Formats: sequence, structure tokens, C-alpha cells
Amino acid sequence: MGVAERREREKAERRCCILDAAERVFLTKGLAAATMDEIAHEAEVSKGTLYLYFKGKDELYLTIAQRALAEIVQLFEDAVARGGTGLERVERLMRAHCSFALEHGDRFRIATSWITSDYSVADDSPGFGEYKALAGKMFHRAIEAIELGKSDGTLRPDLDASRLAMQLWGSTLGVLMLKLNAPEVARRMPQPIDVESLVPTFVDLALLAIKR
Amino acid sequence: MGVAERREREKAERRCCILDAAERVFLTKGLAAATMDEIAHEAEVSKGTLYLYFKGKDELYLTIAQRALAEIVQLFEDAVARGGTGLERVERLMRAHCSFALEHGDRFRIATSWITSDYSVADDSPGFGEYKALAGKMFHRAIEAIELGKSDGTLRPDLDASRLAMQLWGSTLGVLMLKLNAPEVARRMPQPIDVESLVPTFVDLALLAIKR
Amino acid sequence: MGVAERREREKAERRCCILDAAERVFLTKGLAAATMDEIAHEAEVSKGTLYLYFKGKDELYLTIAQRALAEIVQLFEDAVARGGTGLERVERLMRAHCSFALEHGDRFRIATSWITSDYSVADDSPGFGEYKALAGKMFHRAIEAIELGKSDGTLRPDLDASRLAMQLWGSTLGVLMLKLNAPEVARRMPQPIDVESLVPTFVDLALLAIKR
Amino acid sequence: MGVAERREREKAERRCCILDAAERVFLTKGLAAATMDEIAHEAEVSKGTLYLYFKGKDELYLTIAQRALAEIVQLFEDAVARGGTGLERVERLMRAHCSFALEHGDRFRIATSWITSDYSVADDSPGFGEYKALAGKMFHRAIEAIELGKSDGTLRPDLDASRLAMQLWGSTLGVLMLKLNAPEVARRMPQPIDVESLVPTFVDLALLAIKR
DNA sequence: AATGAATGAGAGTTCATTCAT
DNA sequence: TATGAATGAACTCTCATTCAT
Repeated sequence: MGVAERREREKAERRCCILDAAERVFLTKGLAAATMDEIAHEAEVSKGTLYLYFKGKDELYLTIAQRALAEIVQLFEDAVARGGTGLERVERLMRAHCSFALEHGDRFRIATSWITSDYSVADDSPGFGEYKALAGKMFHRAIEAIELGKSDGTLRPDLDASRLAMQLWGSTLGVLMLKLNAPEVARRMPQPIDVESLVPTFVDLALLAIKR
Repeated sequence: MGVAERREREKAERRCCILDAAERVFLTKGLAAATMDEIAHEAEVSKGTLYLYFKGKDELYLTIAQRALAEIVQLFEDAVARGGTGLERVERLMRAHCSFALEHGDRFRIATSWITSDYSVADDSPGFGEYKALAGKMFHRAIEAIELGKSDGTLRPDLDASRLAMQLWGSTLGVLMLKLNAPEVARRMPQPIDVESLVPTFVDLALLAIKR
Repeated sequence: MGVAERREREKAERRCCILDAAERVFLTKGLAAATMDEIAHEAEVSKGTLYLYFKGKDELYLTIAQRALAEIVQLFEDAVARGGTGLERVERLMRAHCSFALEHGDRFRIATSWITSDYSVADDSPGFGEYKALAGKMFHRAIEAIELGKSDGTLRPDLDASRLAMQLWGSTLGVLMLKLNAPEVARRMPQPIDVESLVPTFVDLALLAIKR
Repeated sequence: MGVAERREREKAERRCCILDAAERVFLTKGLAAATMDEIAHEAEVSKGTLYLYFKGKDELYLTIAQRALAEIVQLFEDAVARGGTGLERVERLMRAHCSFALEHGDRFRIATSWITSDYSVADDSPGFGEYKALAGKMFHRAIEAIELGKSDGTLRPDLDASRLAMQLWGSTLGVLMLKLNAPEVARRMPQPIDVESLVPTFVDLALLAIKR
């Protein structure tokens, strides 16, 4: 213990600082417009140091997206851990998803950008293992909640739990994206839409579709 | 009229050819990797001519995205025009949406890219007016279908038609994106998911939520 | 004729200007230290233009080396074309080689650098074909001169013409390099050497070895 | 003596290890592509340590070239020390030169790279003194052999010994380089050349030129 | 003496855009 | 109107060297 340990800790901290800085830049400028120069400047390190910690811009971006998603996943974990009927748990999951997205729009965007873009993380990328485990756990909790709902009579018994989890996730994602891009959506629509109620009532609707 | 008209027509045709070429390149290479050089070559015009018809790469891309979306919008128009009960019309709309997306994944991606990215079309951009009219018409048809369903007793009477149209659109979009990115999604999930049934049963589910 | 032709000619001229500039830079700074920035500046064009005419630094270098060698080859051609006995022709060839090297040391260095370095030209590189043809012609002239000498009795009849041409070329090259690097050589030697007579008496010696 | 001496010895050993490692890297990757990182890794020391023993990459390279040349010089020394007539000694020297080059092509290349490139060793560089002494001794042996040949009647009496030594060395060098780059040479030649006999018969030829 | 994290200047290359013809 | 040669700023990434520990 001592020197080696401290070194290790400092390295981890530095890595984290760089990620924070990069996240700020990506959030502000967008993926394409963000430059390594600017990230280095924001992180208050030299450009070379960036490449000491990350293979390149892509790895930097991917790591951030992953970290953000892991954060969301963790929120889900917490949300579902509080017990209740199956229906209650599913609702809590969805509401948690939505409130995170509405509160941290930019971070949510980064976290879900992989769904739209063609970027691809390497399977052996550091952290991808943990991320997968986390995602798996979350997914498992959702399935458990649905299964619970099927047996405690709060959800329809004919639902395929794993597929439903996917569908709830995807559809919520879509509605959230619309909401996050409300101005652009509105510009394309001839009549104004009440964007405020869009997300909450969507959750109501979804629950209606699955509850017994 | 004669010369001037012909000129006008030729110009419109040329513009269209360029868009077609650009679309092919964007589809093949992706937004970032596509170069003006390649687009010019594919369109069989000089690079300078590109700038005679479009302000720049962005406008080119945006116009394509718009055109693709207008195409989809048109499909919806057709789908809904065939009569039936409100519920039947809504279903037809959703199925049309899905089958287009599943058949023309790439074009669908381009058409919906504006929802995710930060690109923004100028209000006075040529074609944006027509696009808006089309989108409005389609949206109107969806609302009409829902209203019809409410009065013919096939849909729940307490639904807000305009909001629901939005929610159905968004949620379908989300599920479709998941489906189009199935490989990446699967890589992040601990257990395999039946992606084939994902979309069709989602539509079933949605209809269930709204039908009386 | 007219515009297109002029364009073509201007392009060729520009290409040549860039090569000249690059040659100056390579000569001054050396292969590794020469930068594209400096070459562009020397050629009074933008860096981008460099890449319009050459694929990259390597192609630039290779083209120069090739052009310089072609120049030497042409000298050989001239030298041998003036007739005389076989021995006389061989001597003229060798003396031409040497005087070019002694007069244009830097250019000679570039032209022969490929013999030492690991750079390699692509077979289909533009100009490589002509270069090969030229080299072949020169080599052929040397062989002819030797064969002539064998039959006119001025050279030993037991010599393998093609091999001898190679050996004469290589050995002359080596002595010339020593001469061109005389200062470095002298630094390594304990006693001073008369570098002036090195090359001419080498040719005498070589002729002695092959003449009847 | 004791501690200080051991320290000194260890330092010399470490220096040597670094050189060995660097040589391996230079041989494998080439001068330009070799990085200090890789050399440090190969030598199993830190990058900082490299700079403790050598001023920089150039000094490292130069030292290696020097050491390799010293090795060759030593071989010559041995070769010439075995007695015989002047002619025999000269022949033995040349054959030794050639067989080393043909057996250790890469090392020979490094050793002779100073002749082509612009790199220059500092006069006060450690080891340069010994190297010079060695080179001088070798050169002296060659001169002695030639002088011996002149007096024992095996060589022509009109030769300038010191100049001839230089010429033999240079010309052999040139032929060897051609042979070591045979593939590149062949690519430039219109007809195939028998590279195998190139070097041995060159020595025969050279001896013919100088023997009585 | 030894380390190795940090540096930062600078490399080669790309490409959206302009403009003289 | 159409061209395409020219531009040059901006990009990502490398690596010899330094220096606090």
C-alpha cells in the first residue's frame, strides 16, 4: 500500500475527470462537432494525455454513453427494489425512466444515442462487461415485475414477459424522444400539441394495456 | 411560355437527380462519411453545381430526410384513405408505418434521424411548406380515425385524439428503432429476445390499450 | 483544342513546379525532416493542392527520385551514343556517371537513395513504366558496349556482359558515395586520404580489370 | 575499489542491454518506425532510463551503427592477421567483408547507413575513439597487405596503397548494396540478372585489376 | 538511479466551400 | 449555368522528450 495504490487512485480519478470534461463537450457541441482539442482543454490536460487514457475519440464517446446508460440502469434497479405489486413495480420503472429523461435530457440523449447511430462498442471494451451485467439485472427486474404481476393478478396473464419488457422500453424511448424534441416536432405539425401531458398519459395508457 | 418553363422544369429535374444521388451516398456511407466529392460524382455533376442547387451538405441531407419522411407520410395518407371503422383505420396506419420501416430500414432511419440529431431545417427551406402540409394532413387523418373510433364505439371515448396520435407515433417509432438495431440491442442483453414478434405484437398491444 | 489543351498543359506545369519545390525541400532537409507544409510553402500552393497532384508524401518522394534517376539515365544514353570502341564506350559511360554525381551530389543522392532505403515504388505507379524502359535501355547500351568490346578486341572475351554491367554500376556507386561523404569518411580514418583522385583513378582501375 | 567499481560495471552492462534491445527494434522496424516506447519495452527499462544512458533516439541509433561497424572492422582485423602473400591477404579481407554482409544483411545495412544518410556522430561520443582506433588499425592492415603485395610481387607496384584500400572498400560496398537490394534492382531491370554470382566474381575481378 | 505519466508541437491528411474561367 | 482546381482550416493521432516522484 502507499505509492502504488495512490497512483492507481489518481489514475482512476484522472480518467474520470477526462470523461466528465468530454461529456460536457459532447453535450454542448454534439458528437461530430466535438474535437479532441476542445475536450483536452476542458479537461485541463494535454491532447496527448487524452490518448494515454483512451484509444481515440470513439472510445471516449462510447465510454461516456455507456457510463450514462449505466447510471440510468442503476436508477431502474433502485426503482424496482421498493416492492409492491407487479403492476406497481412496472409503473415505478416506467416513471423512473421518464423522470430521468425529462430531468437530464442531454445525458439521456447520449445514453440512448447508440440505438440510432451506427457506432458499435467492442465486446472486450473495458466496462462493457459490467455494463452488460447491469443491463441484464435491470432487464431481469422488469421481467420479474411482470411475472409477479401475472401471478398476483395485477397484470394480464397472457403476456410474454421478456418481449413486453422490450416493448415497454422501446415505446417509452420513442415517446420520450418526441418530447425531448418537442420544438422540432411542433414545427412540423399544423396544430399545437400539449407536450406536457404527452409522457405521463403515455405511461397511463401503457399500464392500461397490460393490467388485468 | 416555352424556354423559361423548360428551364424551370430542367432545374427541378436536376435538383431531384442530385437528391437521388446524395441519398444513395448517404444510405451507403452514412451521414459523416459521405463526401461532397462522392455525391457530385454519383450525381454526374461537378462539385460546384451541388452548391448551385443546395446551400451545403447539411441542406442536402436535411432535404433528403424531409423527402423521405414526406414519402412515408404519403403512405400513411393512402393507408388511412381506405375506410373502415376507426379502430381498423388506426390499425392500418400503424401497420403501414411498421411495414415501411421493416422493408426500407435505411430510408426510414434517414427519415427519422431528425428526431435524434440536432440538425434543424430552415422554415423557409424549399419544400418544407409542402412537407408540413402533408404531415398535417396525415396527422389529421390519424385524428379523424381516432375521433371516428370514439364515435363508432370501436375506441375508448375518453381519449384525447391529437395527443394519442402523437403517442402512438412516438411509441411505434421507438419499438421500430429497437427492432432495426436488434443486433446491438441483443449484444447488451443477457438473454436472447424474439425480435420477430416484437413489432407485430406491439401493435396488437397498442390497439388493446385504446379499443373499447 | 484550346481550353482543354491549355488546362492540360497548366496541370502538367503545376505538377512539375510542385516536384521542383519538393526536390528543393528534400534536398535541404532530408527525407524525414521535410514536411508537407514546407513543400507547399516552397511550391507556393496550399497543402490541399499537394494532395490534388500526389497521393501523399511518399509518392512525392518516389516521383522525385524517379525523375532524378531518369535524368541520369538520359545522360548515359547520350554518353554511349557517341560511338567508339567498346572500351571507349564503357569508359565514357563510367565517366559520365561520375561527373554527374560529382557535379550534382544532392540530386545523385536522391536518385540512388532507393538502393539503400526500404521505400518501394508500386509497379503501377505513374511513370514507373517509362522509367523502367529508360533504365532498360541504358543497361542495354552498357551491355552492347561490353559485347562490342569483346568482339572488337578491346575487352576481355571471357566477361559476362550483363553481370559486368551490374558490377561496374554497383562498384562505381559505392566509390561515389564514399567520395560524396568524404568528410564523414575522413573523420573515421586515422590518416588523411586524397579524395580528389579517388574517383578518376577508380575508373582507370576498373578499365584495367576488363580490358584485354 | 568495490562498490564504485561494481556500479561502473553495472552501468556499462545496462548500457549494453539497452543497445541490444534498440538494435533488435531498429532491425525489425527500421529507423523511422522504431519508437522509444518500444525500445524501452524491449530493453525492459523505463523510457526515462533510456535518456539516462543516451541523449536521444539519434545517439542511440548512431551508437548502434558504430558498434556494428566496429564488429565488422574487428572481423577484418582477424581476417588479415592470418598471414600469406599480399594478394592473399587482400583477397581474404574482401571475402570476409562480403561474407559478413551476405550473412548479416540487416546488421550490415545499419553499419553502413552512415554513408548514405546525413546522420553524424559527435566526435566526443563515447566509443567513437575506440571505433576510430579500430578502423585505423584495420585500414592500416589493408594498406600493409597492399604494400606487402607490392614488394612480394603479387600486386602491381604502381598502386597507391592508401587510395586503393579506399577504392576496394567503396566498390565492394556498392556491389554488396546492389546484391542486398536485388529484388528492387531486378524490378527496375528489363532482364533477369544472376545475383548469386554477382559478389564472388566481383572480388575475382577486383583482384585481377590489382595483381601483377 | 529509476520511473512512467504528462506534455505539446507538429505530422500527414481530409473535405466543405469558393471562384475564376 | 456549369465547372473543377484551389483553398486552408481543422481534424485525429503520434512520439521524442521532460520532470516530479
